[in-house]
Amino acid sequence: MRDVASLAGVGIATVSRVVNDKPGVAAAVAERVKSAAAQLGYHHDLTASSLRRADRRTDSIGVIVGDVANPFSAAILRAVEDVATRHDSLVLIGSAEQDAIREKRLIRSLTARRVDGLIVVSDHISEELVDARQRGVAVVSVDRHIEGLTGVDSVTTDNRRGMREAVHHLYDGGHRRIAYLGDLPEIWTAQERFAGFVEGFAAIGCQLDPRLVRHNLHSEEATHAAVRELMAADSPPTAIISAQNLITISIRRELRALGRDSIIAHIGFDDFPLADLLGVSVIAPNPSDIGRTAADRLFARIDNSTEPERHVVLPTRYIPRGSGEIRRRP
Amino acid sequence: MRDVASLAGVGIATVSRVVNDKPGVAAAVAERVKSAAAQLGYHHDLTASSLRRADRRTDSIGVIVGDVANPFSAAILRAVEDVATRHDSLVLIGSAEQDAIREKRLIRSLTARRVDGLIVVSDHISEELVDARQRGVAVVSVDRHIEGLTGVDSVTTDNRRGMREAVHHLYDGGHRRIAYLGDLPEIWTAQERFAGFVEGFAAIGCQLDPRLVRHNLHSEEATHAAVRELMAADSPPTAIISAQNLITISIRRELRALGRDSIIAHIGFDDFPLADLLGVSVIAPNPSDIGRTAADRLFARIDNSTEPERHVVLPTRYIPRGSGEIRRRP
DNA sequence: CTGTTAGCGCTTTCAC
DNA sequence: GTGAAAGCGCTAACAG
Repeated sequence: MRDVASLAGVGIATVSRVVNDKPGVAAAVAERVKSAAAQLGYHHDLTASSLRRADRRTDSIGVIVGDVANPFSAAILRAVEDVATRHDSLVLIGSAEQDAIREKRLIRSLTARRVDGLIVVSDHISEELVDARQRGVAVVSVDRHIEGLTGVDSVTTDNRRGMREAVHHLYDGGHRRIAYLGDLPEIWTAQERFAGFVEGFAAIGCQLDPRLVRHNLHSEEATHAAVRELMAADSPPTAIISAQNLITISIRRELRALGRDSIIAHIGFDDFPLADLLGVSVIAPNPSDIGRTAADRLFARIDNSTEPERHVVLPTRYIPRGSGEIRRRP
Repeated sequence: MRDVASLAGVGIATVSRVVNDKPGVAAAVAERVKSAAAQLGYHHDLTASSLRRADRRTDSIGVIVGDVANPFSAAILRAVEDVATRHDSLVLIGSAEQDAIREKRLIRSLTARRVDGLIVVSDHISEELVDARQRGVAVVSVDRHIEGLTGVDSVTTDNRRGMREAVHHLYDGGHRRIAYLGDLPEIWTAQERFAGFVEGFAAIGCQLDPRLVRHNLHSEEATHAAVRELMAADSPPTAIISAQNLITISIRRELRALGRDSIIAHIGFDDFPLADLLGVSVIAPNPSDIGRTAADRLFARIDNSTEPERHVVLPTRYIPRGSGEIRRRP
């Protein structure tokens, strides 16, 4: 930078002004600086810039999800990226794998690199997150609502309502014995979805058979086993509701293997690519909407930290594709 | 940091040593510094650190893909992230959308933030990339080989071989009229795969009917139209090879719509989630392997920039699932 | 073992 | 309009 300044015959401050497109530089001088920069192959160093700048912004944000390779997370990520690009910001990613230790490490790692904001899919209040907030990092919680975390916006889906609707839909199809297959109960969305399931049963005035409820299905094998057990029971369910996309898929595999895929009604929470081709009915949140909304909120906060805390709840949409429309056999 | 130093009654350099776990500090002093840091809520600023450090490393890398939401890209991303984590590095992402302008912007944006290395899925030599190399940023080209780009490692799959095998396989199933549906011919992988298709035909001593070859299928509609046209022709193909995952999926949809999905043989390039449930045979590269290998090479280069240039070619695997095993009707 | 000093590349006063 | 100087938070070199 000093070299550019001396080659252009100007002061170092003027180079800075030109590089940042700031007003107050004669056009001719700006031109001279630009050509000097090009000649010397000069490149602006944003890290040094943000160190000295009054606002201390790095124009980068961090996104922590469960797994970037999960299609739901990937869709959120992409939507966030698009918003970030519009704000000239870059996106740093991290997969926390539902692991509190990894998550803490990631938060520390990201804040140490001075990201302007953080979008987090998490279930619990970690010290480091509160810390980050206090140090002025904007935070938006996505897809999960964290009780008791102040100064943090959240963007979630209406899990309960979506689930209640699914129960109603199966009830209308004649089903009374409806199984529930869900994820780890620590996960907030899993809790909400199960609560919605219970509420749905209460609303239709039906007795919920606890033997048809399975939690903790965090692997393909566990889900397969659960389906096999349910189907082998004395009075098996006539319909299944699954509370997460991976579980839904595992169920499809197992039902197919058992030759029951066209007999048992099935509705899954979360849409997924190719669900249309497989004919799987789903309760679909909109990950792009979620990501976009979250990123919008984040940048609003970054630009104006006095915004009041806000919690956006986005609706789900039921998409009938066949599996949820299988009626109970008379 | 100065505050921590004075509270602990030590010099600022000692704080730095403690924070970086450097040797040469008495245990008692280190303890004092740590508690002072905790008391003041001190946090290490990695951006300032890397500005001053001798190696100038930021412990962050950039990954530029077509679209982070594409399952193939997402899998690569995840593999890269895992390797990066082992190297205490963070991952910055960008979706270039096959757009040279966006790609250039991303490269500039990333290098301006001083990433240590760049993993890029790109088809052409952009000035910015060469520039980045010259300024000492390590670069690995992934899934594409860029002709004439020096000092850049590459990790690709054996597209030609995979494609030749697919042609052979269909030939063995009795097929002679095999259609090819491919992506934009600018894309290197599309070129290679088509070349493999042609080679396969040459090897089996068969005449390739140019009317059965369609390029430029970069949207769902274009692919649907191509399938409809091919099927409506006087002598339609008895088998189809598609050169990319999205095209494969579009073909499945259209074949299903036409009621031909169990009659026409079909092999797709690239595996995709749920291909097993749909019974789609594929030529499968391994995106996790690709990502991991690329990241390994990148960090090897970052740690030792004198490494000779290397080009790794990974094999594909044919996965029979039914659609590729449909024999020609007698 | 520890402290002092210089300076990474940049932006921001504040004078001119 | 422009330049000189100070300093963002940190590490490296050297002296003690």
